[in-house]
Amino acid sequence: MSSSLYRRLHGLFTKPNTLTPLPKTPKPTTLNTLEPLLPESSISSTDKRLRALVKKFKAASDSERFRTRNYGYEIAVRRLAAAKQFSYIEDILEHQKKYKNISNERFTVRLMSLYGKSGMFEHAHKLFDEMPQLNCERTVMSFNALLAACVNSKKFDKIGEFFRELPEKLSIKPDKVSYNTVVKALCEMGSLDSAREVLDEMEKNSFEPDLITFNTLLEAFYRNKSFSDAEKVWALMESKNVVPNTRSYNPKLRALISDNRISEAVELIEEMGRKGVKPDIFSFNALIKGFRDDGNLEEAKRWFGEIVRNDCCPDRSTVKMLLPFVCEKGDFDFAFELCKEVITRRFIIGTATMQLVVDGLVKESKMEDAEKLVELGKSNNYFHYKLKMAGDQEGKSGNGFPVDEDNGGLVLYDSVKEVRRSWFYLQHQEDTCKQCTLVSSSSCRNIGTD
DNA sequence: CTAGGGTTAG
Repeated sequence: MSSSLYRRLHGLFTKPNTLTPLPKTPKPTTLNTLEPLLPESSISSTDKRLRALVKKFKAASDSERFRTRNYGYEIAVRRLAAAKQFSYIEDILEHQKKYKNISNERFTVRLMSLYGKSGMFEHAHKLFDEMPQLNCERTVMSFNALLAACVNSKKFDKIGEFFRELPEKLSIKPDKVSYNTVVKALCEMGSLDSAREVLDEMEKNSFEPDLITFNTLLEAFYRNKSFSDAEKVWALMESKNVVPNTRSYNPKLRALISDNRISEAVELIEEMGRKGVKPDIFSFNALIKGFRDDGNLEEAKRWFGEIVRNDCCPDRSTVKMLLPFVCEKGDFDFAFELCKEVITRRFIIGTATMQLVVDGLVKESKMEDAEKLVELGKSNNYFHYKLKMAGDQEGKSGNGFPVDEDNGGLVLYDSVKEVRRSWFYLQHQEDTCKQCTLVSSSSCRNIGTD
């Protein structure tokens, strides 16, 4: 990287930024043990479940096969991070050092990435520093993982420093991924012009910007509703023969929608079709949001239909937008069908929204459907609804019961398998619908319309 | 190791 970019980065990265600080994360310690923080009696049931997860996770780590799959790590760490249980994350990740995989750079980089995504930058950094003594080779891959950890933990000021010092110190040459990560960092900081200038630096260093570089910039400009700047980036991308994909179009769709330009968004999604760029669930959700905000029930439902027609899967966002909306519009037949679909696939709908549908069906004298829905909700294997029919006595309906309590949440594995077998999988080959995997993996939990 | 909206446990 040229010295001019060093200077620019340095200047940018040392300016105080206005981002709100993340919650405090613990400093790394050398302890691998997890001491109880509270007396047993005052430990909440949530915490009990998380402790069970930690225990189960460490036991599962003994399995070679478990360690090769990042998926279980992602799920567990995401849950712990959501609960702000950073010491638990430290516990399960530091535990991984006892396995021989730790001298494999890919494995260690995965752990750094998990720390980064949890906002635990210090831990990621410490792990990077420890790599030599863990007998783990450090290439540009781990350098990039460190940069990514900065971005994910919003420690933007560190990036300039690392870029200035580490390559020389460790004889590592930054590559295209390194530059793309810098672009992302500048975008997240709101320094969009500087982000675009990195393109020139890349070319000076003989790196051609790729689809990720351009999509990162497009996303930032469109989010900012800087349409004319975004169009310039788009033109540059095409002049470099980089072919736009779905993720180039989606930010533009969202920008048009949030600018109340629905018909232009519809035109754009049609253009995607003509150019052979397949719209995905993000594209359809953007349009559905537009029509929902416009109060247009028919169009919202029509685009829901397009999801299935285009071999796509609705996701939690789709349901969350549509269900309350169609209830408000009084279309309880549609609401009923949607609920039924969602529940039988073991997705969860918020109880309040379910109640909304049940009440609506009752009000329309569709008692049979209402009862069917209540039964469906109650018979759901993983969760329980407290749904009431008119005339039910208070408290008569079931109480919630937790996800397989002995299994510390690793039950997600099983439910993912279940979901994979169902939902729109009935219509698709498993391997060809990666998107469905993503949907199902994150939707075993509450689809959250309450 | 790099690009996704708006949220995510009782």
